[in-house]
Amino acid sequence: MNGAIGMDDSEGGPARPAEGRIGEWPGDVARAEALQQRLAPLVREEHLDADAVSLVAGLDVAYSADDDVLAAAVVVLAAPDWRTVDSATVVAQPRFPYVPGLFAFREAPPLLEAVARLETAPDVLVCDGFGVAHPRRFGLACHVGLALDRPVLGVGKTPFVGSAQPPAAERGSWSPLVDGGEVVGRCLRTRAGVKPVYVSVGHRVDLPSAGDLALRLAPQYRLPEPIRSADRLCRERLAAAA
DNA sequence: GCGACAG
DNA sequence: ATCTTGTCGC
Repeated sequence: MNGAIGMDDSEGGPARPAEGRIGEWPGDVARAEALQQRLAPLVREEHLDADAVSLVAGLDVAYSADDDVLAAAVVVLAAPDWRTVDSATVVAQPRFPYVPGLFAFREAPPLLEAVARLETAPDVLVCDGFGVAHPRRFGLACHVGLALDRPVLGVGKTPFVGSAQPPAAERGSWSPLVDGGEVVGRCLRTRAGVKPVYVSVGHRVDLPSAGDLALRLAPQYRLPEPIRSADRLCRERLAAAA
């Protein structure tokens, strides 16, 4: 691995300008991090009535064992029973290796392409990963949120940054996820006695709204239904591609 | 300096 | 993320 990690067209040709469009690889790690720092202040937190939401999209990506192929999936579910009403998938090659903190540069491009193929516009999108619970306060859910200018939240299975007290055992209890003295997310128990999930703001939603919606989206299982559906679909799509 | 580190 | 079966419990 070298400075221009994983870049195919960085050998030989003239250096590409680092224009910084969301969804494009900025050229190297330093530029990618600088882009996140520059975009982080653009994240907006707005109240969203979780009970009024009717169309929610879940986003996820699956990889082949050798990391040569990926399948991105978006599934749109409708309230109140979260039935699938639309979906789209994209099969592609990973353009960048997994680097903690730069996860979005790997997953956002194929996910955004899949979203573009939907016929149904969701009210909110849920990413498998984090939003502002990120070293530079700009995780995958923020990348997707700013790119689409839509409400987006992130739900992760393990904490990335910060720490939280274990929430009480009953479903619905939560504790703040704190990093560097800042509340960057919510540690939320979606199932009694089961390991909690970590919810954070992506864009155009505030943390209480994101927490409420995440809980409403997970009436039965630990993970929100949109993420479960997207996870299932991208695995199926990957298997079909291979 | 060392370890940890979303998926 | 992915490699992987059965098993215990509600």
